[in-house]
Amino acid sequence: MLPDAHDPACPGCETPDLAFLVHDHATCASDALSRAEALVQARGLRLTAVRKRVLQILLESHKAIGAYDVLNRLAAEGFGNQPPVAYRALDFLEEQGLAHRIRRLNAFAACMHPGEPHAPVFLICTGCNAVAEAADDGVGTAMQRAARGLGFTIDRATVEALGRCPACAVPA
Amino acid sequence: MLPDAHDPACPGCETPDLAFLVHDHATCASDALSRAEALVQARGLRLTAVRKRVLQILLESHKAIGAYDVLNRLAAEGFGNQPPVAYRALDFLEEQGLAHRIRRLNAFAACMHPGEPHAPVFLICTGCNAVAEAADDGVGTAMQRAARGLGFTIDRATVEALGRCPACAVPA
DNA sequence: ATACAATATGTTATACTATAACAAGTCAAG
DNA sequence: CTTGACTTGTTATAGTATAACATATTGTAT
Repeated sequence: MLPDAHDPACPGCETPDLAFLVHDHATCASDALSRAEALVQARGLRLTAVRKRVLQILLESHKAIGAYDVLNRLAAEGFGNQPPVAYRALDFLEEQGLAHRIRRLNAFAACMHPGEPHAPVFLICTGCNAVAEAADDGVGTAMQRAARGLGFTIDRATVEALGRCPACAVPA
Repeated sequence: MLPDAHDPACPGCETPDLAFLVHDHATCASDALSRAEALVQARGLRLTAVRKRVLQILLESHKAIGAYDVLNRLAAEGFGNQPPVAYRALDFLEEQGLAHRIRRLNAFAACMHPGEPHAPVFLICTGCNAVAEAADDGVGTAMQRAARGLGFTIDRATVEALGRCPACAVPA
């Protein structure tokens, strides 16, 4: 199956900087799933049917998906149809670094770099709703510097930008 | 990059942000309110009773406040008691740069630097729930750099860190 | 002054997001 | 084959946010 030409490509399949470029999404998704399974296995945890299915759903596109959208998909496939079913799976995936919560959208996206510790910078396209996970590129360092000036110790951060991906760029 | 060393909105603003420090908060708040009134006036808009009261409520502390907490306060004072009353005032304040939405907390905080265009970095203390508005200090630049690598154009960003303020720092 | 247009507020209703608490099922280890 | 840990299902409710329309207020032009 070829990727939809209008669907943003897979950020981070090979190099992180390939985000928003069209390429083979089927491979991108199945690779991410394989890595996720290996990671969970290595940690002595279980990627159960619900969890795996939720990750697959998130991996279908590079858009963020709301918990209730995930839930509707699950319910249609015979899983439970109550919110905790979706939230628990999503929480598990997030705790394991296999998915990210996009707070700006109250939604979730599959992690494109499972297993590699990273402080993601999310780029959210207001044109196509795609979410790319950019390399930190000094953002974390700059935040630490800003925080240190106030004597503040950062535990974790949310960094999300709204804007336009190359395909959706507004002509000047 | 430190903020303006002579910010008239807050006496003692040689310190970047007072949220985590003991300070003369009555003056801090009333100055911010005066500044807000002047700004709104200058823009030909109106800081109506509800809007002013909401800003005062936000200015009571450096903590973020949920829309429904604001609403309860308003209702107790004879304003409308339905959600849009609070949300509309909060939206107005946010649009005018007089308040910020803290997405991590689904809550709002008064802007401590009204009128000065800034890309705030919020530092949220998990000990005392105070929210400080740190100077950008290169975060925006780093984000632009990260985005440019993917051909992404940033319109606006959410940058929020969870951690510990000096007073709540966990001893090592 | 008065009527008008623009803005703001009040109100009803509903949609969307998220979690607590407990019951029932599953699985691996002993 | 039972125990104990974990996972899922289910009920119920809490928390966050907006659409749509009615009423009131304000500033302005006549």
